Amino acid sequence: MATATSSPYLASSRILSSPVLHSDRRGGGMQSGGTAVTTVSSGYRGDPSVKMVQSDFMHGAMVASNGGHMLSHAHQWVTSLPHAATGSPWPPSSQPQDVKRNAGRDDLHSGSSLHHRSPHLGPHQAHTGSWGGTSTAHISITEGEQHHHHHQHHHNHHTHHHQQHGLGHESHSDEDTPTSDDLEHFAKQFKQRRIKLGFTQADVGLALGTLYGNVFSQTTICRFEALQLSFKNMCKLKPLLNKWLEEADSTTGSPTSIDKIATQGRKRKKRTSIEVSVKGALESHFLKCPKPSAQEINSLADTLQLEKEVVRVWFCNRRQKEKRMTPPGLPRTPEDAYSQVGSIGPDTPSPSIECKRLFSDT
DNA sequence: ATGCATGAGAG
DNA sequence: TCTCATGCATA
Repeated sequence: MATATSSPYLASSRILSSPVLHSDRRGGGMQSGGTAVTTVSSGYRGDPSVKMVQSDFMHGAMVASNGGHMLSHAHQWVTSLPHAATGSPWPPSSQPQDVKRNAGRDDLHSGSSLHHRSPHLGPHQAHTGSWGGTSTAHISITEGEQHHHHHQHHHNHHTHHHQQHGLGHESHSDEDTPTSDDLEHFAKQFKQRRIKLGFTQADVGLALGTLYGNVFSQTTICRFEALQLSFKNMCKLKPLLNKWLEEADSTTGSPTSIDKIATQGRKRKKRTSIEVSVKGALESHFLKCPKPSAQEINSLADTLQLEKEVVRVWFCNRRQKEKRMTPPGLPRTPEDAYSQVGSIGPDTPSPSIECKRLFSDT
């Protein structure tokens, strides 16, 4: 039971059906009470030799950075795919480690299309965000906290909110390192405008591609709006999105453009579904030790009947989650947040002790 | 909207 | 190895 997690993810069975073939998920209830099930699903939308419609932007991106690279390390699940421009076409800056600045070029794109489909044109949005707005916990981060050269933790001191600019009182729309407040405000504004204009998060992601050559997925846009990215990442994306806003705003009236870039190829490992109980166990262990050693991971994996890799990745993702700007739920009032410091937080105090097996609950 | 995953880069 | 940026696939 639950042996599916250790099975080799074969990259065979090429389903060369119609280009619109989608995954045929068939793991709806075959959970044998084990630990996790890896839903067998692999999509193949079209042939690997399909057209690359992203002509213009991709062109610019290519010539601007790399001359096009292929995946030279096709792993097991990754079918070689000349991934268009989803790589990292950033020219000579934007080196993840410093929030200095980035994206300061507008060479490509001279009136090119920026938006894509806009099927809905009505404000159908309901909630304005998870954290209620400016009245919730503010996380003020300054640029002076994340320029390490070995570790780049940005401490989110939410215990005090301050406003520091030296440029008057503007809060956003510029390129200097914004404050958390700026980001929050901008994100909110952005979402609102985006919706008003009738664009989806995915649309924006694609538009960024046509504008800068950096394509982003719906996920990233979503996370930006929800401020679920790291501060640094938020800072990096903000200028781009800001630019898009301007463009989208000025282009009001001529949204007609081509679109439909087929995102094909890509065969990755199927997402492992971890049982709730197992998740709970992982959670418990995480609280005790957010950074388990390889051996600890092995033990855990064995206990929980999961792949070591799955466990490892789970912890990685969990840690990342802790580092996000906004806590996933923010289920408490900002006042309660103050009484929480010391136990949990965006920057856990890291007991710096070796992790031991301290079971408590499962 | 989010969970699990990939991969590049630092060390 | 880990972190970190990012996204496919999914609920």
